[in-house]
Amino acid sequence: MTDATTGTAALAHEVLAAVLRVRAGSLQVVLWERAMEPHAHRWSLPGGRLRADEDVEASIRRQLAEKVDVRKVSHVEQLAVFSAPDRVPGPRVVATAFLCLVPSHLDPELPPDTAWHSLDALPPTAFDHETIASRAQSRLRSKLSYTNIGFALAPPAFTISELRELYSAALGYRVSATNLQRVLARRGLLVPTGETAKPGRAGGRPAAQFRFADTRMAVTDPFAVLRPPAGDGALGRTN
Amino acid sequence: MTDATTGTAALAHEVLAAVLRVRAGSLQVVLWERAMEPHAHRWSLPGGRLRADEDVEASIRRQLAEKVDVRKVSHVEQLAVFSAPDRVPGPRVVATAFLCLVPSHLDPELPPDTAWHSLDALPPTAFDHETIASRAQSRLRSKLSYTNIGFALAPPAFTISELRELYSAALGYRVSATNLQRVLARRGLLVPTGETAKPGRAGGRPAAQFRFADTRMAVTDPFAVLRPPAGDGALGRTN
DNA sequence: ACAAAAGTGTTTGAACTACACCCATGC
DNA sequence: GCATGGGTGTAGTTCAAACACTTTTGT
Repeated sequence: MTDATTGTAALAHEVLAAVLRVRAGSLQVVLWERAMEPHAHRWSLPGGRLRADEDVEASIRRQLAEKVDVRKVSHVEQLAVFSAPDRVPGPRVVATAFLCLVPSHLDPELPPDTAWHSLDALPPTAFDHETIASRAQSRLRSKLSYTNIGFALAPPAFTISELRELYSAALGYRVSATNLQRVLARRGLLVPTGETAKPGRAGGRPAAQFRFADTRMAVTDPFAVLRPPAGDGALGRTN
Repeated sequence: MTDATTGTAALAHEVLAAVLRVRAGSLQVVLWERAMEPHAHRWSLPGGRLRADEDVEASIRRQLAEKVDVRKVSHVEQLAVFSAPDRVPGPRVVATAFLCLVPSHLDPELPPDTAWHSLDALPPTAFDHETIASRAQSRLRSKLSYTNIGFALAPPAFTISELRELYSAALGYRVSATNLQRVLARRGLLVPTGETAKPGRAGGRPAAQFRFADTRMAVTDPFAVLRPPAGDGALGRTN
């Protein structure tokens, strides 16, 4: 298989998905337990071989369909390529990893060997899948701050308290409902539905419900610094 | 080659580099002119096949060595995978693209078929290489704002004016030297060398020289919003 | 009335932009 | 002197965190 004159090889390519959601106050990822060697009884990210007629994104969507209902996946984005020659035993396989998100109100049926696991307490994982899951977590955390990606974790309508729980779980620290409300409102991401949620058994003011204005990811805080000058300024004299 | 039962194939993998630098007020990329079909006389990004014993980053560094002196490349980072089945004619090739940067004071020798081209005025490009170059440009522009990646464009020592030219060219709009100075100083990225540059023929106060404190990329503006609460606050009550 | 939860008003502070002004050099 | 470019002082704005306080419900 290896061409001795160049050292190049026709190698296999797989796609892997870190499918994340928030449930019970923690960030979870879909893993399946390997029945066979290599790495039997260790847990893997869903995925599989890239086919000849599909690009990597089409592939990950097809592969996911075998584990979870793809219609329940609210966001898919490329993470990175993992290509260490020995990342899996046997013939070489290069992997393209994806970050996928499932809204918290959906609970897609999973095959019997497959389950959600908290990212804080992963079971023994196969190959480099723990690294990939951890990269997915980092990516999500970053994007919560400067994009509208919260829409992909949230149900179609939610109260600010519910949204706060989602953000807190995903970020790993307590988020203030007050400030979360204002940041998202200032950016025009929240639309009131007009409905209100019923108070719990202990009473309390009914919470207003909101939805996200957009359901496609967009950068909402594009320039932290070094913004373009106010008056356009393509060539404006400065300082 | 194709396995009829699964549709999977052992396919080729290439790595491609968008090597960028700033010169003469514009952002440039290294391209080589294809002599042979396919896409003869169109311009390509440097790169080549992934070998069996290297990961994609090792591969891009090796491939680059054939075009530019790798020691002159100050930063290398993965961009994305490009995998459309028809992205190149003939047998399928999946590509991992990289963003690479060369400091402005270096002028590596290039082979005769290879040259720097301004990203604002690219010649006819081969395959999907224009898309890749454009993604590299976007990535660089974003990272200039929230990381110290400027070090990879700048010479070892520079005046604020010189640095301003680099940032302006890379970002595509005029940056204020005053504010650039303060933003970078506030973040602790600039170290005065003690030296000063000589004024030009028209006079003017001699400019102080600086260097970047770090020569590895680091995120300097980690959270735009939704920072963790001040007193750690892993579980602090908020709101 | 009281507790609980939601939501608003307001203060404080940090970070960045803009612009005026001062400094050091060549001619 | 005065033009030229470098550098600092400082006001003004925006944005977000913190926290006090009001609102609306259940018991």
